[in-house]
Formats: sequence, structure tokens, C-alpha cells
Amino acid sequence: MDVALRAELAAQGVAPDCIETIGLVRDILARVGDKWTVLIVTELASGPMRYTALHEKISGISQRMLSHTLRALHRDGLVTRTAYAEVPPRVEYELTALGRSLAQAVDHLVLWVRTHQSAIAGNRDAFDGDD
Amino acid sequence: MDVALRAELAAQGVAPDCIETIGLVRDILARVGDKWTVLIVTELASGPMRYTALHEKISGISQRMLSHTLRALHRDGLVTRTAYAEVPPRVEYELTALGRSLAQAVDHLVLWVRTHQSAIAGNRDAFDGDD
DNA sequence: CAGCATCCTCTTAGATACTG
DNA sequence: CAGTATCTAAGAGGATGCTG
Repeated sequence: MDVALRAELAAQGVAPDCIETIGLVRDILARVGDKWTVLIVTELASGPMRYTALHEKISGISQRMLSHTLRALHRDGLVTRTAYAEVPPRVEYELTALGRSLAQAVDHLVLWVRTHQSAIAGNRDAFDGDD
Repeated sequence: MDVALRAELAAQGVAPDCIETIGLVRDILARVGDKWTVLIVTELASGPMRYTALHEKISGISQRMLSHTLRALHRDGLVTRTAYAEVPPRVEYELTALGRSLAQAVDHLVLWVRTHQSAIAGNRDAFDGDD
């Protein structure tokens, strides 16, 4: 699919690095807009946290999704992962500078949603009502 | 799941309308962060467009996803849908004021991604390299 | 404690074919 | 032209059990 998209964009005469950008933007946007990502980033915005603390604070997330999302975030350099060689083991996650700037950007969008949520909810009701 | 989340948040002592907000924010964020939504909204930012025009401009989208996403956008009051009683039929989609404000907010996030994409790409390479 | 591996289910979205 | 209907494949994500 990525390849097909690439080919199609190329056929349309889109510049190569624009294609690169579109793919990456899509990809990063998918991560950023992700349900769990938003919640984790928001949670970490207030300071470093341990795995279990996150698991308890973000109700409903499974261990699987928590570690997968944290790993993805770590991979993108949005959080740091610090494992202390203790017994019992302790691992702390913390936003990087990049992660904090993301938190701000996300906050901006969340603010938009909060500002317009009632309007949207109203539109949905109206739409579902008649139509 | 929504119900379980609700119950858990309540158990944690989260205020009822905060719970409502969290659910809605998640929901709207999922729509807003959606791959096709972003592309459609971005495309419509430059003016009203017909179904086929969108389909051609947004390469890779299927008819199914285009109509589904447009319908969702319409439901949320982010775009208007105007069908002209002609032969052959003509339908135009256009951002509403709300849709335009969303376009701006999305643009902000897209800008963040564009600004930091190389850093993220570098982080990924580094992560995949060693680890 | 902090997770990974496995299994299994449910949703998502593409392809294809058909309609007002 | 502007969709809808149906089928199917791929992936997301939950539950469970096990490990450094």
C-alpha cells in the first residue's frame, strides 16, 4: 500500500520529497492521533512515571498495549526509558524535549476538541435525528 | 469497553462530566487524527470539491472510505454536502466554519510533524540500529 | 515489577460488483 | 456521477500465562 501510494503520487507528478513527507506525516499522525498515545503523553506531561503507575492511571489499557505504545514512543524519541538495576526492578518513563513539544501540539488539538465538542455532539444528534 | 472505562473512571473518583469529556475527546480525536480525515480536510481547505475530484486528488482512497469519511465529517457538521438535481448528478462538499477551524488546528499538528519529522525518522533509525 | 509470547476475537478497510 | 452492498483479508487489541 505504501508502495502503491508512492507510485500513484509519482504518477501525478508530486515531487519525491513531498511524497516522502506525505507518507511520514501520515505515519506520525497516526501515532500522534492514537488513542493510547494521547493518554500516555498527557499523563507523562506531569512528570516521569513508572510502568505500573501508568497502567493504573490509564484505566482500560492492557499491558500489551501499554508496552507496545511505550515502545513506539521510545522508538520515536518521544519518551526516555530508564531501567534501574534493582530488585524488584523499576522502570521510569519520561517525556523528552521532543515529547513535551508533542504534548503541547496535542494539547492544542485537544483544546480544539473540548471547545467544539458540544457543537459537534449537537450536530450528530441533529444528523441522526432527521436525515 | 466504553462502559467499562466509564465505570473505572468513576471508581477512581473522576467527575462525571470529565468522564463524558474524555470519551468524547477520544472519539473526536480519533476522527480528527484519522488518516483520510486529515487528507480530505486538507484538500477541502482550498475550496469546495466534488466527490470524484476528491477521489482523484486523494490517491489511494477507496470509494468506500471516501464516502464513509465524508459522511462522518458531514455528521459532525464539519462539511456541507450539496446535491444538485441534475443529470448527471453533481455533489459538492465544502468545509463549514467549524470544519475550517478544524483545518487550522490540524494544520498546526501537521506543521509540528513536518518540523520534527527528520528528528523522529533519525530516532527510529538509531533505535532500529542498535537496541 | 515490568514485561514478552501466544492465542483468539473483532474491527477496519480494500476489492469488486451493482444502483438511483 | 455518486454512491451502496457484500465479501474478505489484514491488523488492532484483549485475555491469559510465563520470565528476567
